[in-house]
Amino acid sequence: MPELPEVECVRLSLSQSLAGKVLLACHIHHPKVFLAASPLKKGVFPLSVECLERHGKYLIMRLERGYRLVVHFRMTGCFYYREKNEACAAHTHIEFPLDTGNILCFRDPRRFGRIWLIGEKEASPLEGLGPDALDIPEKVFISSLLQRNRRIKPLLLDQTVIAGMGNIYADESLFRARIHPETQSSLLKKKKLSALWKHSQEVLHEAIDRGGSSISDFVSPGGVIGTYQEEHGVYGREGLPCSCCGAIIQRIVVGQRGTHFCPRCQKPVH
DNA sequence: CAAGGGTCCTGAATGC
DNA sequence: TGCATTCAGGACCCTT
Repeated sequence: MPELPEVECVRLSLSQSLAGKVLLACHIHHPKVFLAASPLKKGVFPLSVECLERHGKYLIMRLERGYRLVVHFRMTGCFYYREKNEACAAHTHIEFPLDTGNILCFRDPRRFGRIWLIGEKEASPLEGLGPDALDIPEKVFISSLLQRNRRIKPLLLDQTVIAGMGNIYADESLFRARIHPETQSSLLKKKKLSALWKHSQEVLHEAIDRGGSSISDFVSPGGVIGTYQEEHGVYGREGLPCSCCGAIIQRIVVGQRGTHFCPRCQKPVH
């Protein structure tokens, strides 16, 4: 499931292959997946791609004349390229023919993912997001978590507070910082939150370096498979011994999310 | 304000 | 074996 590191890997890959190319058109096979003001749905292509950015889990393609293509992969969305004479994969909902002759395709079996085409001064889904998880200063991180009193795990997943943290990396960051996922944020000492900030930076950077975690079929557009799942300390390791203390990793549900933690390393705070 | 539930959606895993 | 059921998860919405 693409979280910040996986989206960053896609961004790096597409920066190589797509920047400077031209989207000639947009073929929409499933209208729900593509959102744009109706005048934009016709007549705006071709559009050249200037650069690729990322904020949280959103990928942003900056296009000519101030247009942006904003992409959220949700659970199972991904891009791939196909040649004109190749059949498109199942669940391909949007296709962008390129000036290079091949076609950029967006596929998403669960159809949760979305692509927005946005004009220069139009509102985008990026509004309301908190600072990017890899860009947030330590002090801002600490103060925004202390401002509220919520359980730390759902708070980390709240994109209006910090953008980009998802289920895997929230669990991994909390494990490394030795914080129980249900701890009320206001009970956490600044020193603990400082450690959480530091470990979240480490975890996210390491995951990017390893090409992301390949879970739920995550594959970058070039077909590269991430290997960070091999480094997971707790996520997906229910019933296995903790790499740190040997206790059995538990899985509980917190805020409707499967949550993995070590009951010995991550003690509840009351 | 926090928390819990429902919704979207399909493939994989599980149950009988 | 084969069919039916359950579950996972990010964002969003509504209710408690």
